[in-house]
Amino acid sequence: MHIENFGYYISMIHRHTQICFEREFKKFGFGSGQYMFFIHIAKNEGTTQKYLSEFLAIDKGTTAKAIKKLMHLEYVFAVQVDTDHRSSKLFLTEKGKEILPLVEEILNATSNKLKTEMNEIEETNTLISLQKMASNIKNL
Amino acid sequence: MHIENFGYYISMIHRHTQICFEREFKKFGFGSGQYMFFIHIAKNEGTTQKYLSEFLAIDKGTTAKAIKKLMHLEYVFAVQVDTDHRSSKLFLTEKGKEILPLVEEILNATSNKLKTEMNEIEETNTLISLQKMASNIKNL
DNA sequence: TTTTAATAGTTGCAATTGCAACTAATTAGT
DNA sequence: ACTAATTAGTTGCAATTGCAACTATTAAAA
Repeated sequence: MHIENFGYYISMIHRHTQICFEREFKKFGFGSGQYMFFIHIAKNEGTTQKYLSEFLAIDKGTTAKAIKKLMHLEYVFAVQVDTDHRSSKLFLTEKGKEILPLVEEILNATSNKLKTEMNEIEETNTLISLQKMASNIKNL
Repeated sequence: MHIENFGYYISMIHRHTQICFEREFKKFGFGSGQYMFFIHIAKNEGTTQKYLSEFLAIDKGTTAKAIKKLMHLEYVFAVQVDTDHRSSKLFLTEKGKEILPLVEEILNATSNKLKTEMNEIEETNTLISLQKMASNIKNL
């Protein structure tokens, strides 16, 4: 049976996590497709779409649309780079900073839900394995 | 940093796995959205859309569309259940059975790619953790 | 310096997915 | 037996995502 297949579980976890986020982030006007960008901008003020795409290993078109939405919602704003007019530095607005702790709380709650029934050792090992798998599949 | 967040890796692994499958399954005329159903029908001949949706923890509308596509491609056919005209039992066609080993090979290759640099103990532990997380997030 | 490459972002398209509203068939309740 | 409720599956809609083609800007090569 393919129950031994990692992909089966990865896909299931991913889909249900997205469903949770979709439900939880609705109150801020955005969905599961934006929170990663929001958090990364919060933790790396001044980052660009290029860096976001690289760091999240996500298509640049997808990034462009997510940022567009976050800017339209006024959680993020962009400042054109003086020395290169192709790219802009991204920052959270005041409105964005206000919801940041709430967004983080949702992320933590979901993360904790995932970790239910895991001790610290298992948690650490799982993280290591996930990192390994992510790097294995990215460089394909 | 949210690098310690499982979701970040889960999402990345999932997306890149889907990209692989999209590329590999193109030769059979289907994409990343059908293989799970195809495999589950192969291993459980006579299953129904209801069971598929439950087992894969996937929306029944999504299931309906995937099965429609697999039937249109003539990899799968449906036989109406005598005692309940609402549901149909699903089977692989001859054409479906022919590509089954090739599909399994692609799944195995991708699975092995994910497992690169993992020993057997780590592999087992990862599977257990994934199962745990899947069950944690499903019952939410 | 002028032409060619590469880079950052944008946009349109198609596929996947979940949700909600729907149909048709079956079961339960009265 | 008849009505109400449940169940299996279908369909339309919107959101996310990757891809390819595109623009505009910068860097490299001639």
